[in-house]
Amino acid sequence: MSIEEKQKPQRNDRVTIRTVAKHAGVSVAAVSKVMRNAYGVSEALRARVTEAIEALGYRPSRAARGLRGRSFTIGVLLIDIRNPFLPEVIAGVNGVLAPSHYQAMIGVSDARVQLETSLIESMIDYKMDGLILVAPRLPSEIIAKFAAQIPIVAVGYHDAGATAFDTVNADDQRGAEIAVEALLACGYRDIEMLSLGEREGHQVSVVRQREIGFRRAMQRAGFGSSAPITKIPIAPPKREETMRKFLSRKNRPRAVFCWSDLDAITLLSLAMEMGVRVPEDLAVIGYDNSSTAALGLVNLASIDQSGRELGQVATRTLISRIEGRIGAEHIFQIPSLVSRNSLTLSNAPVT
Amino acid sequence: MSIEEKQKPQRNDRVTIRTVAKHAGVSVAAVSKVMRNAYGVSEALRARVTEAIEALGYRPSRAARGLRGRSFTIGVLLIDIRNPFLPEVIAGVNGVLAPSHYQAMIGVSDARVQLETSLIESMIDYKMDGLILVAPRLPSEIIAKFAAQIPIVAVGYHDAGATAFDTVNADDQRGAEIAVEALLACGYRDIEMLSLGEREGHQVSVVRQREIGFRRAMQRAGFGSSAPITKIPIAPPKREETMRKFLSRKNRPRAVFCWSDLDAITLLSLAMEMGVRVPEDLAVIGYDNSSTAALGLVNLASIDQSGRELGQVATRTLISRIEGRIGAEHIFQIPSLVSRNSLTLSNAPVT
DNA sequence: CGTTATATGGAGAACGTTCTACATTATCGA
DNA sequence: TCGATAATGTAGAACGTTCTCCATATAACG
Repeated sequence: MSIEEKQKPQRNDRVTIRTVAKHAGVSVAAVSKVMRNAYGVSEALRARVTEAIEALGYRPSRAARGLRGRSFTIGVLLIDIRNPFLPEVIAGVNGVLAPSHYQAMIGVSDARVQLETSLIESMIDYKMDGLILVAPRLPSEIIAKFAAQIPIVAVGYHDAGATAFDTVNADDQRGAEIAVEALLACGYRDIEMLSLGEREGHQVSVVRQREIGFRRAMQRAGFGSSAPITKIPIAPPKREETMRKFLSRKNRPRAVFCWSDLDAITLLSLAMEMGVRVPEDLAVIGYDNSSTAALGLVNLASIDQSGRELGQVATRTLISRIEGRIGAEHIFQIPSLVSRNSLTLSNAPVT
Repeated sequence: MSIEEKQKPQRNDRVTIRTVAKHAGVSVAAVSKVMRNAYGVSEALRARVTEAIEALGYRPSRAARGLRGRSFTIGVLLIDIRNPFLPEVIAGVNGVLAPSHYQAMIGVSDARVQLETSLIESMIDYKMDGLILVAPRLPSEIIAKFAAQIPIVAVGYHDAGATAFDTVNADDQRGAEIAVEALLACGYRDIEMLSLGEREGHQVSVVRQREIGFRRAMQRAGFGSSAPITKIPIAPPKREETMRKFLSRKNRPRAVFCWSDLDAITLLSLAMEMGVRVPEDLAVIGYDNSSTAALGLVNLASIDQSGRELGQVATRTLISRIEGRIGAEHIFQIPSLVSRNSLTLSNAPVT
């Protein structure tokens, strides 16, 4: 009635926690407590608030949440979106997250360290609750520095010595050994590995681990400690060229282990073009067991490391860390062999 | 010296806008202005602030930004991460965004409407500046409802009548026509289309558009208005089964147009297994010109719609809308034919 | 009954920005 | 020299949560 009939403009129609509180006839704090199901809430209160939330269709603002507390979002950083192995990891992450109140937001770094850094920083600035880095390029110390600000799990990053963050990996050394053992079991002796170009990937990358496994298995089989490895550049023009050179080499090996299906499949294609028969002239085994490898047209034997499972495990590990675990965990999974025609025509189970 | 020697705990080492302001000896508002390069900043001030930002390594909190104003983030919603066409779109988006101060955050809906909705809501709740929806499943009215809250550009969603949001598409009708014309030019007359199962995709989806284009081109060529279309279910067990049935049909057509490379490639694989020669017994043309199609091993003719370009255009359109444009834009791109061996062995340029 | 423990709800200060409204100073005609 | 206009900088109120204290009510215990 008095002059202060302000009647706040209220032109903003957004339903906030205050609207809910008013509607339920309780305090803002009470609503917040119910949302986070924190301690000190009676059944009656919870019911009233829940009903109000329902009735108003209230959704908490993630931005505001992030400013003060948790945002219930976890960030996933992908090095590359083209490699068909990575989507599998995402599927695993989403699968675990679906029933929870967490959500995944994905950033793609396109293998550029610059972008990778700024994406991680952004995710921290969003106050995300945790990060899953898939095959990051950053050196361990940098990741550790970030890990001081946000829980981090690295996937496909072999650094079992890390204390600041967790790692989840397929045992890439073992995977390479399994590949070599499969080739040996088929009777091949003259074996070479096709790996990734020098400049790509550091010591902790999966590629280097597979090289180590390859060399160890070869040595164990009595071929000395420096079994031959050919490096394939990643850039398109040089890439095919190097493969063609490999295929037309006089002393081309009888069997080849490729660090990834992506390369193995291109190799298969070039081999066909150049009249090199697989597996009669050259046996090929890849890595990742991608869906393309399974195509009848391709029929590429491969090491399966279940990206989906990796994603699931990484997510669970991250959540446990978010919820308070301290002390780093380093988890390994054992990959398995999927035998197909590129290994041997009989395609009989190996080993 | 007095009792109020509070000396604020200051255990928080985060560099905020306040830290910068203090360091530069200016107000908080001044720093904010420089950050957003708003009106009313002298060169001297800008220099001082910029220097302080540099020196302190200051990064604005995205969470706080989102709470008050713009967050300089745009959300991208992918229906599926497995389809190799979609990563191309992302690449396009990232390419345009890289030099700007915007960043992309990606959500994957796995083709589930439920998840798609909640992901969009999350992005709104994050106060993202705009959304790019790639091949969304949601009906137009729902998208329009969301568009009232945030600028939206839909890619791969044919709704030129939408007034609330923009659309960016390849002309899928025209693409299908081009495919049919290519098959006709090779002399094939008995042509069928392999499309996506009934339940997937609404009228505005790319699939249905391609069906329309297919039928129109066939009609134009004098084959009546109801050229045959076989629907392939999306789920793995039924999917292959239906394709096998198609391949072993008595009245199998001489040529087939597949709505996507993904299906076309599986078809190629099954054909090989079943001894159906391509293109001698069956010519195949796909859609998307995915990298797999280009493999020598696969050699699938395909319609190229440049996902990268789609992503670029969508991003530019979104930004222009964020920056104030009103009134919907509906952009079309013309796809092109990439001829390969699955079309004809001679592989001569068609038309 | 008095005392202490426990459960429940609320007040209100953060969190780190943006942005409106205002204060001050410089510039410019006339 | 005076006013008007433009340019530059600042104070301080949002924004929508979370979360630490507090206040009260109830239960438990001797």
